Amino acid sequence: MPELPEVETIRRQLERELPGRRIQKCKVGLARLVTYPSAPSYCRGLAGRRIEKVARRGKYLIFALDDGAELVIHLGMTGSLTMVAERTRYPLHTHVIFYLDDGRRLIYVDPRTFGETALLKDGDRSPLPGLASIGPEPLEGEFTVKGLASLLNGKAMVKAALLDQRRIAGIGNIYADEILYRAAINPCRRLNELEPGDLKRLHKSIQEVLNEAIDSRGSTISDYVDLEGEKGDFQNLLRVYQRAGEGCRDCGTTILKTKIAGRSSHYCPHCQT
DNA sequence: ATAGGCCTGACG
DNA sequence: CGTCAGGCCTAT
Repeated sequence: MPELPEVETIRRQLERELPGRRIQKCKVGLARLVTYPSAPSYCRGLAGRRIEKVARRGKYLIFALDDGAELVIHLGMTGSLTMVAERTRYPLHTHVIFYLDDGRRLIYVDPRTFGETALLKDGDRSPLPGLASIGPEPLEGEFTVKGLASLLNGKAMVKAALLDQRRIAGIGNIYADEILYRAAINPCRRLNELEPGDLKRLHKSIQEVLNEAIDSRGSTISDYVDLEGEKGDFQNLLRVYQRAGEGCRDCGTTILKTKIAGRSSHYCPHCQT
C-alpha cells in the first residue's frame, strides 16, 4: 500500500511524536513479521531504548535508537502505524505493540501481513537485503538527470524499472503510473529506447509527482491512513491510476489497463508514446 | 521476463 | 464462487 509519499507522511508525524521517548517494552503477536533477529531478541533489544530520530529510506521507516541500533519497519501492502492511549482496544490485525514511556502505545496493524520489522545493530543493514541494496532517494539533491540515466540501463520496460527498488527507492504501482503519464512515456517503452528528452521529463515527473503526493499526504485507495488515522488526498488528483475506461483528463482518450511486471498498469495511449 | 506465493478483505 | 488489491521474494 504505502509508497514513498505515504511513508514520508507517516515519518513526519512520527518525528513530531517520538524523539526523546523510550520504548519500555514491546509485544509481538505475529512472530513471522519480525524478520531479524528472532522476535524474542528483537523485544529484548528494544526494551529501554530511547528513540532519537525517525528517518525514511524508500518505503522503509528507520528509527535511530540511543544505543546505535536501528528499528526498521516496512509497511508492506496494508501496514499502518497508530499511536493509541493506554487502555484503548487494539484494532483487529494488531501485530506489534511498542509501549512508550508516556503511557501511549505505538501499534503496528497489518491485515495482509506483507510488512516486516527488524532490529539492526551497528548500522549493519545486511540482514535486510531489500534495504541493503536499495537505490538512491529520488527527492535528494544527488538525484540528477544524469544519475537517472545511468540507473535506467538495460532493456527492461520502463514501468518495471521504476518499480525496481534497487534502481530508485520508493516508487510503487500508483506513482509509477502517474509519473509515466506526466512524462508522456508509455509504460511498455524499453529503457534502451529512451531519449535524452524522455529522461529529462521522467526525472522532472518523478520529483513533481512524489512531492505533490507528499503535499497531499499520500493517496488512499482503500485503506491507507496516516499516524492520526487520516486518509490522504492525492487519490483525487490521480490522472491514470485506476481510471481504466474513463477519459484522459488531457485529451479525452479512453485510459487503458494492461499488465506489466505482474502489476496492473494504467496509461493514455494517445498522450503516452 | 513471467508466474506464483505469501495473506486478508472487498466486490461482482 | 472467482478476481483483484498500494509489495516483494522465489523459482522457472
